[in-house]
Amino acid sequence: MSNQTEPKTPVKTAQTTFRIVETLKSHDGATVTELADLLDIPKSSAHNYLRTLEHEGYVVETDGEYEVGLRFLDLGGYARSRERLFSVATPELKRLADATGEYANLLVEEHGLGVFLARDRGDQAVSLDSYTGQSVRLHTTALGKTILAYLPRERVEEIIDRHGLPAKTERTITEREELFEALAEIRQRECAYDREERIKGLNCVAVPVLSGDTITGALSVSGPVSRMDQDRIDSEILPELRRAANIIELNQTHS
Amino acid sequence: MSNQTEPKTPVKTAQTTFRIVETLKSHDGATVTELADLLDIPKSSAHNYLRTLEHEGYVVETDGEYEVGLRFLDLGGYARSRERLFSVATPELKRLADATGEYANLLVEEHGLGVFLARDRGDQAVSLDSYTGQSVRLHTTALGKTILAYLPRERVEEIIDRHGLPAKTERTITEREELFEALAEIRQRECAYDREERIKGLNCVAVPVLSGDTITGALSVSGPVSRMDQDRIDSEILPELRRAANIIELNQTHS
DNA sequence: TTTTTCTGTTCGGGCATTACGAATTTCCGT
DNA sequence: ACGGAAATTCGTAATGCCCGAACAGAAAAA
Repeated sequence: MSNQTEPKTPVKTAQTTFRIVETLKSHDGATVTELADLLDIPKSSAHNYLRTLEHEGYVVETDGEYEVGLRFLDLGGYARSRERLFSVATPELKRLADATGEYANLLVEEHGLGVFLARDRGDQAVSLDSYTGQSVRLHTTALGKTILAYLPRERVEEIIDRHGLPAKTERTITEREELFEALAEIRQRECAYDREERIKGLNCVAVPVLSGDTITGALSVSGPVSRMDQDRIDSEILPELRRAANIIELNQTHS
Repeated sequence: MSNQTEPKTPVKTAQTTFRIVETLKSHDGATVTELADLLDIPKSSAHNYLRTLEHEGYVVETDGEYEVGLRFLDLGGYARSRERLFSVATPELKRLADATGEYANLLVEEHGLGVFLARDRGDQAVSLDSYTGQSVRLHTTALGKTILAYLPRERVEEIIDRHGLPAKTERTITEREELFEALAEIRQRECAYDREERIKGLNCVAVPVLSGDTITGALSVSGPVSRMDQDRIDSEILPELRRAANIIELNQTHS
């Protein structure tokens, strides 16, 4: 089952290449010396990497500041387009967003992390700081916990071993057993809540998207606490979510 | 003006790293030996690169087949979210798609290539093979030609020198002078057409999005030839496009 | 202006690391 | 169980990175 074995002879230069790009991302751009300081490498090395990345088109430079380039969106968009779930879910996300006026989100798992595969913004939705494609820890969101809930237990253990249970806010679940209890509850309820666990003032409800008995993703609606009360969730949001998940599940398998 | 100078000492390993990922993309995945054959490198090298890329999370492996991973969508989505144009244009794209029922697209330029920054699919739209983030040659699309039309001539010359004018279909403009004539016409008309120049059976109309007198992107509606006749374009599509472009231009500068 | 102090860039030598071919193991299908 | 092809490991050779130092160029201070 594709054991992610440590490479015996890793290509270190490739690793540092991505370390550099990731640093540019986490610091919203950097100059040559800034990057050299951040990664504790000689300026000349930083210079060489940035210049080659720029030349290859993966990094853009505007008077000294280097930034992550849109070229990555080509690779990422391609990867996304290969996901069957993406094409069948997109129209349903749009319908969900239109029906609720809030954000509708789709998350999938890769390498033990959650990836926002797509989203659609309803006309009432308040703008979020998160973006399509963003990768998040699975245990920190309703979407992610939904996915974990439907994965085999040993897989979940693997993921925890690999990525740990770092806290995002003070309400994040950080204990192994506590998490498994939460997952059992989600399985039983067939939906997950996120009450300001990831972002202050934001509530979220998520349902699984299954293919047979294996989970392929999770669907959610998220909005400000003021509009996302339990009553509205039960009477409006959840039925819409379940309907959408059903349609996606059907279209997913049926060719 | 950020001259893209050749790096004096390019990091070759970083270059081959991206060559590998791009090859995975253009061949829709590959095994170790396939990749080794494609790039004419030893199997062991191909193996080392693929394993490290897999371990870093940028490539996924499913029984022997390696593919471009969704991790790139994180970087790409981040890069996109930094573009102010993206956030102000997204609601207008949605409105355009709803109003026309067709695909509404937004293209920007980076490194002399066009990047589909966003798109929205109307309910009548036929599914396209292209995807969000896809990078295209500017001279092969109505969107790209619109951008070229509003760039300073020397910049266009630079871009042609760098990327050439390769033909995509038999109707692609491949002659320098022919292109400049087309661009003049686009400036005069303030819109560009694409009549099956990129994809058979698909028509497209594009208008510029300006900020002062510099172009920041181009907006288009595309649909099947059968529905995209001149009459509908003039009476319905173009007015909608112009309205959307105007709103975007206003919101872009204002704060 | 001159001086100072940054940052970006170039250069060259030492050595870590990648490239490479062959050997080995694993995984198929037969 | 066997044969073939693919993946993986191993060891060696030399390429290509690492790194400090020197240089240039621009902005800030004097």
